[in-house]
Amino acid sequence: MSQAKPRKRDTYHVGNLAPQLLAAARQLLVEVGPSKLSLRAVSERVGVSSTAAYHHYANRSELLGELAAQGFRELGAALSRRAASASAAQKMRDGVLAYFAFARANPALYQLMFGPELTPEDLIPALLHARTEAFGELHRIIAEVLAKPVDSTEVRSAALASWSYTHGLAALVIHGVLPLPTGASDERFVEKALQGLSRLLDAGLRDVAAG
Amino acid sequence: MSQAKPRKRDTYHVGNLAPQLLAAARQLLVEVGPSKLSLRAVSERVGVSSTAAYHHYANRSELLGELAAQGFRELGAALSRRAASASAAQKMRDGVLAYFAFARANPALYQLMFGPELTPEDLIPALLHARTEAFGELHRIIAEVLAKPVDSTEVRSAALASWSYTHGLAALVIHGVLPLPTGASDERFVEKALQGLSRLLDAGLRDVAAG
DNA sequence: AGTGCTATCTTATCAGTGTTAAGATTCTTT
DNA sequence: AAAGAATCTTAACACTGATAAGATAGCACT
Repeated sequence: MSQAKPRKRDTYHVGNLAPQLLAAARQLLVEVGPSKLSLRAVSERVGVSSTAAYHHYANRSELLGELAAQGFRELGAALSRRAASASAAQKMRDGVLAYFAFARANPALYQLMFGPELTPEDLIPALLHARTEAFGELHRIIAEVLAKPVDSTEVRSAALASWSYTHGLAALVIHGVLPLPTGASDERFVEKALQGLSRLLDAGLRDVAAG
Repeated sequence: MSQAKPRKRDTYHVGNLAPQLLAAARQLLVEVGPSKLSLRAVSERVGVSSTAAYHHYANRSELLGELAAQGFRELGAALSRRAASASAAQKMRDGVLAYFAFARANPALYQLMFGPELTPEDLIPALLHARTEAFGELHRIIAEVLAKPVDSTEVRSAALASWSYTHGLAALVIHGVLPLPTGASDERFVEKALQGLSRLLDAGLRDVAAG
């Protein structure tokens, strides 16, 4: 037998580049943010020439799209990892907290997933699929909470509303608009935000919704 | 007296460049999006050399920041332009609709205001001031709705919650995640979303908030 | 074994970007 | 009219995404 693996002709190619590029891109994403992520920096980190990536991804957008898809898969997984909580309130609380925790733990990735860096034309099928899956997971949670079929209009509109609320909360915190009080835990923050929402409903928002 | 205005030495400077650059930037913003807005394109549109802008704005970020500040001023103005509605529900409805309408009418600007293109270091004082003002307007609305002092903790947490919800709704629609049903008006859409929220609260979210 | 094909990776190379430096022009003040 | 400051220009640099053409490696087939 020859050498186990005739690695590294000194300078030249590596092997399974695609995943390595993705991993490096993910690192750089958290380091420099979604808008300043360059293919060249990714390639250099892997130790490969500037244009090698183009044999695995059509362009920069496609790499970013794959990264975002990965994010949606992880978000979906985080949402599905829910305990069989007893009360509807508990289920709801767990879901919102899981979503919020993901966004807080991966702010740059979250911004990529929902930000303007990826234009509608850049949305590759893998991304759309993963996003639909994650949203489906959210539907399932709401269906449990409401104790209604997942495809009912009630569940759909409730899922839309809760997604909007949670996304808004996460996005504003990540962007730095809402300063997370130092020392306060995420749980406490989310609960306070939910209280505010409840208070609002008591004050007459319900009439709007009913009308 | 000489000529009224010795304009345009054929090729050379113009006069009050700063506002013209801002206006051109705003046009280009809606044409190419926040991430692909280039200073060179802005300069070319005004008919001035590529580097002229640097005598009025420190860098690209500062121009974008000024643009975002302009956006926050307009948003604040839109929110303040509210009728003396009778019921709390009506006030709330008007506020949410005004916010949503602004975001829908200026999607690219809205993405710039809340997106990752402007990093926290780029936030010039004018932007922060305008943003605080806009948020203050929102506080005033909520204070009316709740009939409580603007600086009460109730108003603060309710404002946070309602801003999160409305921002989330607008952001998801602009990003294309939530497909606005064709033919449906924005009013109808917002009302449906509010219904979903109400339904959710009925199902036990209130317990979470109360806990 | 060798031969050729294909995928992969490389080195030019181009157009476009933000930004700085240095020179040209106009405005303003005296 | 002259001096100085403000404004605008051209020139240049480093960096970016992207394409084209050549080099290398792995693989299939004889």
